[in-house]
Amino acid sequence: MIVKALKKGQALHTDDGREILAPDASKGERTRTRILDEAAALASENGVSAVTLGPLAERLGMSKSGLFAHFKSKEALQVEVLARTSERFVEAVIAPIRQEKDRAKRLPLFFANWLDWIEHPSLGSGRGGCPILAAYFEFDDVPGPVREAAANHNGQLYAYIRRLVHFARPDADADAMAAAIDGLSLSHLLRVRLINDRDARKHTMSAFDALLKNPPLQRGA
Amino acid sequence: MIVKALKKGQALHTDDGREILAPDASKGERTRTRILDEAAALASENGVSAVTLGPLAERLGMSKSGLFAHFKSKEALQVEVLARTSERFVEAVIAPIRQEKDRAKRLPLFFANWLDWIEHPSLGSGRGGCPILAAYFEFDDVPGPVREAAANHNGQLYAYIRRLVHFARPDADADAMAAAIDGLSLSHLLRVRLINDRDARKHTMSAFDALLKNPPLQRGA
DNA sequence: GAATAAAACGAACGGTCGTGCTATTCAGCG
DNA sequence: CGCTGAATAGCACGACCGTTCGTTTTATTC
Repeated sequence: MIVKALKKGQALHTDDGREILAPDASKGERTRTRILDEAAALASENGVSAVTLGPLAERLGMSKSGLFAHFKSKEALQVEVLARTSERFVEAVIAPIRQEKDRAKRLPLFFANWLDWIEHPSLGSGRGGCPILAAYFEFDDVPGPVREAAANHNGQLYAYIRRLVHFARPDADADAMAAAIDGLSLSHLLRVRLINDRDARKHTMSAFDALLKNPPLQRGA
Repeated sequence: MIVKALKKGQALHTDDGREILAPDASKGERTRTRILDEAAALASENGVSAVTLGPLAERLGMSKSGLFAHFKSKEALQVEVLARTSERFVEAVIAPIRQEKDRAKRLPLFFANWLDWIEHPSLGSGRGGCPILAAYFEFDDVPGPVREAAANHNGQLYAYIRRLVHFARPDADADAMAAAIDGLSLSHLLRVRLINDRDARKHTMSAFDALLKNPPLQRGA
């Protein structure tokens, strides 16, 4: 959950940290949001490192310098793109499953939503692939704030998955299970976006079902 | 492989066009190989798209243009880096397991070698992460020859994994199983390189063992 | 309305990128 | 040795990068 500093009391926040623009937000805040949305779309199509000032400014119909003035640096922009995408991920994938009161049933719901998110990026990750997953591999060896943001997001996601596993299968090795589930989503993304496998979802779900039925157990087998 | 007769100092070519270095290759061929090795190391550290002429030339102690003359374009260079890394992958991960005559036992050997390759990139993928895996996510939405090369490699790897699965567990859904195994390696890479989890291997192996013991079955459970 | 602050612009910078050209050096041959 | 072609260097180009700065336009407030 990312808590942002309030500026002049313009932006409102929900209890889980998401930002909602006040109807009378200042012009700066409004265009800032527009920039972030377009930047997220760009990141989705060509990766986070493709979020560059020039093309982004052209898409927005504004000048490079006018755009740049909203952020202290390009890296800060990229970090905020990740944060915004993360908010949308929570909104599209995690929030809906809270309606299921039986916590044991939440893991499959979460996974299905995640696959939807990966397959249909219009849910919030843009026209291309999920920028966060892309950022993991783009920045895993590139030190800097973007890498830290990506690592932090990944760590939080793991913790969340482990919690879901604990409710679904308390007897399972939650760490191993989280690794397998995270891996399935990564592999799913590649089969959908890279090799264009029409049966990707069938195979992914088959593996997931088997995993849930016979998970890795605690204390080694 | 059909080996043509050759003039001394010239490169050998297989019938599919790939290049094999003769022991007394010409100077051009030798530096070309040196370039590819250094480029692979660079790709490993910062991603395939970070294979740029300037820094690469400096590492090699030669001029940008002298380097460039060996390839028709930067993209051609990047494709060849992928091809070379792929050769090393076969050499380090796939070739050794052929010594195991019981084909049913080859899958676990393959997977262990793969994890070694990911964890210990000095095996051939450079100082950083495996360039091929990185390229998957870097280029999954960027059309061009690099993307095609990556997709092709991924497809071949999947076919190979499916074959290993067939020998190890003929009753398993090979497609689902391959997806799970590929995913485990991707997730492993992230935990090792991004979030620096010291117990990554333990969790990955725990999931793999469970998967092998209770794989997704054909025709849906 | 005027006054003031915020936002956006345009031009320019130093830098790096990929890629051509031409000249030079060098390896391998008779 | 000298010859010849391959290998490499030097240089320049246009494009794009992130960033800065001074100016101008637009919002907001009185």
